[in-house]
Amino acid sequence: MRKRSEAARADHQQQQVSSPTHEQPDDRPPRLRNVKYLNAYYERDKIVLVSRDEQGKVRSQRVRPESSCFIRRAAVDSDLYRMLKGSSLVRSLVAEGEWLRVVWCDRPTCRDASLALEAKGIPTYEADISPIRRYSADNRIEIARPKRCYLDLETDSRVSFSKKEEMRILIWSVVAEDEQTWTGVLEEDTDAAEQRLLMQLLKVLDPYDQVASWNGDRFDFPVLRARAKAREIKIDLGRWLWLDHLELFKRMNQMAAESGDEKQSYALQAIATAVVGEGKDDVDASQSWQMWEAGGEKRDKLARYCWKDTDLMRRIEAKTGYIELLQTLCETCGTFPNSRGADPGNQVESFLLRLALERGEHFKSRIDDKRGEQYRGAFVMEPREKGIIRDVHVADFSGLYPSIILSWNMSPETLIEKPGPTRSGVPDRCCPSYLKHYPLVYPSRPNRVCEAAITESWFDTDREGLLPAALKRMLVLRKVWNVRKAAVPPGTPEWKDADRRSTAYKIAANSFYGVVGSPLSKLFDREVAESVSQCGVWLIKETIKEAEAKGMRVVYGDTDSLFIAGCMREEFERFVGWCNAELYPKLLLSKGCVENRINLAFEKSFSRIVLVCAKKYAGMYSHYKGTAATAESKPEIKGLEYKRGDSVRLARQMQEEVINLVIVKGNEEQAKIEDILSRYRERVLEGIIEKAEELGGEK
DNA sequence: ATCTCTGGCCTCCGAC
DNA sequence: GTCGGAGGCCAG
Repeated sequence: MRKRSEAARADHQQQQVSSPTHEQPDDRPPRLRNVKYLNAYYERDKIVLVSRDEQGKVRSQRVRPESSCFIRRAAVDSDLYRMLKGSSLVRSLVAEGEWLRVVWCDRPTCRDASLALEAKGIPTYEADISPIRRYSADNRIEIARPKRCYLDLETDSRVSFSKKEEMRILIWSVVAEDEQTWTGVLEEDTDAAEQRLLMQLLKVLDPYDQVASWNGDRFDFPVLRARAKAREIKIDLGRWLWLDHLELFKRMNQMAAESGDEKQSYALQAIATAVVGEGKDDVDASQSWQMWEAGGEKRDKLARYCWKDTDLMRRIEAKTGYIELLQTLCETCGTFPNSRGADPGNQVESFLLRLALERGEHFKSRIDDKRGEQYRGAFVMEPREKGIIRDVHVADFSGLYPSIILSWNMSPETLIEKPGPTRSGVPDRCCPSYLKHYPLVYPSRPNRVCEAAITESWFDTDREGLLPAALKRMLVLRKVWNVRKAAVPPGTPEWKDADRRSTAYKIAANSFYGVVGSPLSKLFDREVAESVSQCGVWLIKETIKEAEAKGMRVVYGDTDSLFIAGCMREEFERFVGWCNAELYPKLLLSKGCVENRINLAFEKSFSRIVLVCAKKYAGMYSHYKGTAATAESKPEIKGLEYKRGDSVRLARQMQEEVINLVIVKGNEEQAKIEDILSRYRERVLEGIIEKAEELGGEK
């Protein structure tokens, strides 16, 4: 693929073509060198940018929010230009390369005007970008490392959350990363005492930039906002980066959780038990009011409980490093490390906006609701064989969707509008009846265009797409940190840092596809997303065909994987090698792809496996990536009740026992299996189960 | 304010 | 009793 010329870069230098109707955009201060920003938030009609000076003192800059859109200069005739220039709704017009930046007086106007332009057939770009995102992309804002603390509140247990405006805060606790701790306790049940309590809290929070709370988005943060408002506290809470530690934990832990037991509850105590081995506290938070009211020892106990919960978050972070991982993602993408910055949609949008700007490109505006039909997704094979299958080899495509996006150069702006079929050279949709006897002729793929399988969409291969460029950048960074990781001693802080960064880039790369497929995203493109998934369907089906032609039994497959029986390990290895060396290059060439990033990998073999139905199986490895399994090796269990947090605990335990007997030990004696089953049957029928706890699962 | 996607199994519950 | 829609949770 061709590299973009340096000219495009130079072209991007801004040039003022007309003096703005009202004033120079003088509140764009010259960008401060080497300043990294902690946060940006709206305050009335300004954006406040937060940073710290060399002494660590917080400084705030105020800039005017810009609501702008871009139009291709080629699409602007002199009438339109005069109209824009004369409009009192337009604050300024700036030529940037082949683009015209139209700065509107406010956001609603920007939206309405862009809709009106679109209605006139003039496409607008980035009309929907928020002023903070606009500013931080235009000025290439760098993300600072915030000073972090953890916060937990205890509130009046007699009041429900829906009445949080009337929910008195009884105790707060703050823990910093260096284990420094503060706790505030309400002195008496009066508004004045609560106001003092909140003022103390804000004073303690003052040196910190990021506040993490377990379930903070749903509880602590709204409560704090509501009570600060009720007590008429004037301090702007927008200054802090509010981060819901629970939501972040869920997002990052989704992949890691082992069994259903671990997913039962995301209550702080449960997670703490699993992650840092902390036992349950005997305080009942639903009695917080009574404990506070009792005063003395009981009140102290509640305060201790509050502090302990706060400190658990610090310890969970010390163990998992998820907030640090978020920091890396945010620094790369240009989002702030609060709850919003943890959303992949925001990360990808922010990253691509900056990349596009560098390349002198812009996204299409998304001002109307484009939701509609679901698009087609992956191929899932019904398991072909029942019972225990021996010696099953598994291959999977490494990073299938990213590799497809790269190989087909898929991106919303490389998508080419495909002409419809013709009859005798006339487009079929306006074909007169006397030509109807001519056969339908479908357009053939031109040069420098590749065609997606199944959707048959066309993509320009001549200029590198934004999405592939972004992916490449992430993958290069990932490689850099993997090399670094391999060069330092395992387990050291340097190693952990490299590992975290490498993981962050992988997470970012994998989220691109999902974001393009999300109707809520500004980068949504159904045709691109469907082309990605359908190329995956095509590749796996072609591979299955070839394997079967070579006499192998394909017993199962899901999205990017193939489970194959009836061949020796070496034979399968040769097959995988052949697919990579010959099959995929041939297939991709036939579609006009310029690059081939498709790679099948021999991942593992199962000595025994049971496929229950699609997405449910249990198997025992004989090797994983060439490393032989040992006596300690655990089985791989997918989708079964054992893995589900909503199943009955007794069923999970029984399933575990049967899997250990049949799959792990390889003991298929009917009598032994029946032993287990009848034992559980007895327990249920004889009514030995007394505690609901033994069942679990039901919420 | 909130938001990555689709495919699939399973339970629950109401309509017939 | 059977069917289908809704919703939960999981695979990838």
